[in-house]
Amino acid sequence: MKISEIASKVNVSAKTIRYYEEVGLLEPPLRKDNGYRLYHQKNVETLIFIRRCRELNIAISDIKLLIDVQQDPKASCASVDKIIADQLARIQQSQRELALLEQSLATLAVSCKNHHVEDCCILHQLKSL
Amino acid sequence: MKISEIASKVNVSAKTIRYYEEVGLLEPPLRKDNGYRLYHQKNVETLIFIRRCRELNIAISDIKLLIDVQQDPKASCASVDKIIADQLARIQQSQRELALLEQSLATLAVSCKNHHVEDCCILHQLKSL
DNA sequence: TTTAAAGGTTACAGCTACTGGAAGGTCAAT
DNA sequence: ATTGACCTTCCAGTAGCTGTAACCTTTAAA
Repeated sequence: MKISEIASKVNVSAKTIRYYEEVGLLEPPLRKDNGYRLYHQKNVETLIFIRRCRELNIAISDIKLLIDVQQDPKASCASVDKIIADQLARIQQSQRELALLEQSLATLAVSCKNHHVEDCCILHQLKSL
Repeated sequence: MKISEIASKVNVSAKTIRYYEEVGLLEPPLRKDNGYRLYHQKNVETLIFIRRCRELNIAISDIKLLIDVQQDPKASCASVDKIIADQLARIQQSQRELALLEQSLATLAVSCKNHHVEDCCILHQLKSL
């Protein structure tokens, strides 16, 4: 199938698919005589795998590792466990940071009932906090 | 004062200060005969303001607006209110997204008790979910 | 048969907010 | 005179795409 066909199948833009190939996430596919990329069912599965990982915000470099480790079915899956655990930890860290941010912004946001820059409580706080 | 002096005063790298100047967030300062940037107390205050905004994750384009609006003390501070409210909304949206992400990752992370790639529950779920 | 639309190709630039590094000028102390 | 710390500019890199340009191929309509 051609690139736009697989693109609509896995719900990713053709541009993105070419990008995944460029960064080594996707094997360079065969080409037709005219130079067009030619994809197969296996590529669909890989792309769906990649998209699921990306939806979990897993970095492309980690997705590469997840794909590589699958080359050897007998290999330990410890690295897989670690990638997911680390990703979870990162997300939780981001959550903590966002919670702090939200607190600060929420406090700031309710503080201004004035209408002019010169006595705007928000600006005042941003300057003197 | 020279760039590294103001940099350590406001706890920002000299590199970042030059960057803020380049993107129009900071007025180009006077130069000494040797070409060195020469900063004043006013610049310290502006930089602290900028850093506080950045700590709230406010985009540089929005910080520009916040700085510009302060040119006219009689101007309405509605745009200030809006920038902060929008920022708060963005943060809250990110929080909702991260909460979903965390759920998915947490489920995934506890699911694997096996040790080989061929029957790794995590990989299995990532492929078939 | 010409032509126009739709899709393919590559290559380069842009997004955000910095950061790193190279190459070279300046300054203060030894 | 030289060393080391600091300053300057400019270019490239980060993550994960996305937009655009210039060009080629295929397919369908006029």
